[in-house]
Amino acid sequence: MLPTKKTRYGLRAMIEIAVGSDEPGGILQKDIASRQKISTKFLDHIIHSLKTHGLIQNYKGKKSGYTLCRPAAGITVYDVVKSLEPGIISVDCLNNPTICSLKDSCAAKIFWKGLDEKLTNELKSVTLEELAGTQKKLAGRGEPAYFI
Amino acid sequence: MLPTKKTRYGLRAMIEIAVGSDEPGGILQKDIASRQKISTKFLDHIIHSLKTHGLIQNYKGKKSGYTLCRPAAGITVYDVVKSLEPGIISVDCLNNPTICSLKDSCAAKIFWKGLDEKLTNELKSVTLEELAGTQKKLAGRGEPAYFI
DNA sequence: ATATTATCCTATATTATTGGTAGGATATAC
DNA sequence: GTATATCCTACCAATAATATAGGATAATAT
Repeated sequence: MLPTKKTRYGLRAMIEIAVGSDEPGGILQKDIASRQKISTKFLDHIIHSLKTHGLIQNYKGKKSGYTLCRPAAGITVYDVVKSLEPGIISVDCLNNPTICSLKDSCAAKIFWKGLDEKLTNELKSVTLEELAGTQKKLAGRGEPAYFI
Repeated sequence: MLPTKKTRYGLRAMIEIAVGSDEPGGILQKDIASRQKISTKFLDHIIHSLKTHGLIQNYKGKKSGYTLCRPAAGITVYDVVKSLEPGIISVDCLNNPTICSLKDSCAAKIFWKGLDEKLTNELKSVTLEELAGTQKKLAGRGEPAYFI
């Protein structure tokens, strides 16, 4: 019952991009990697998924930073998770009814289904705008800012 | 972000035991295995964990069925999950602050922390009594009952 | 134009976790 | 005593997560 590293790195990358969305050329993949201390090569996969799922965009070639495809307020954590993992609560019998002979007379199944819905709603209720806002505040106090 | 098979089987086993809690000698491990279609040997581990964590009890030897250690209303899904998995939302940096140099200036960390709490509360809000009740209803209609 | 830089993309290796089996020890019912 | 069922440790197999390699592609700088 845990988000994978891919998801966790992906969320941090998205926050990074959202925070820097005012910068003209967008955020470079390699800058995300160095700031967030993620291997560039591993981040490669994550960025690729996020892009394929229509969350971020860029131009090709040199100096090609990433920007969000739509305003941060319109992107939720759910969107990010869904881009990087197959499902939220991935219990096979929910999507594939033939897999279990107990069918609908299974209280556990009903429970997992409900939990999946609740967790989905929870993830959908948090936007990148909020997270980016939090991130900006955190960067402000405490440790010194990025650029001195 | 998925419960393991161990957790899923474990929850079904617990429901099975809760439903049959009125039977005098408790529920035999091998009966759980056959009804829920789980390998006896695999169920062995699950039962063992549930017992170690003080959720179920039995006598040793022949004809030693399992019963709940406390009333079904006092056991939640959280208890079951915790017995079979290390955590709910297992994000390392939450429990081990030294693991990540970003420390507290990480909006993602705050998000995961909040999600962990919400999911924990959600799991704690569902008791075995409810699930067993649902299970009994489901067994009633639809398919024929167990014993004819 | 050419060299440089950075992403794009596929394949593959490594590691960790999950899922499952084996086999004997132990305790009790009969 | 024998049969039955759990107890318990060790181990194996399968799968998924994590990470790296290496070349292709495209745009910029000079």
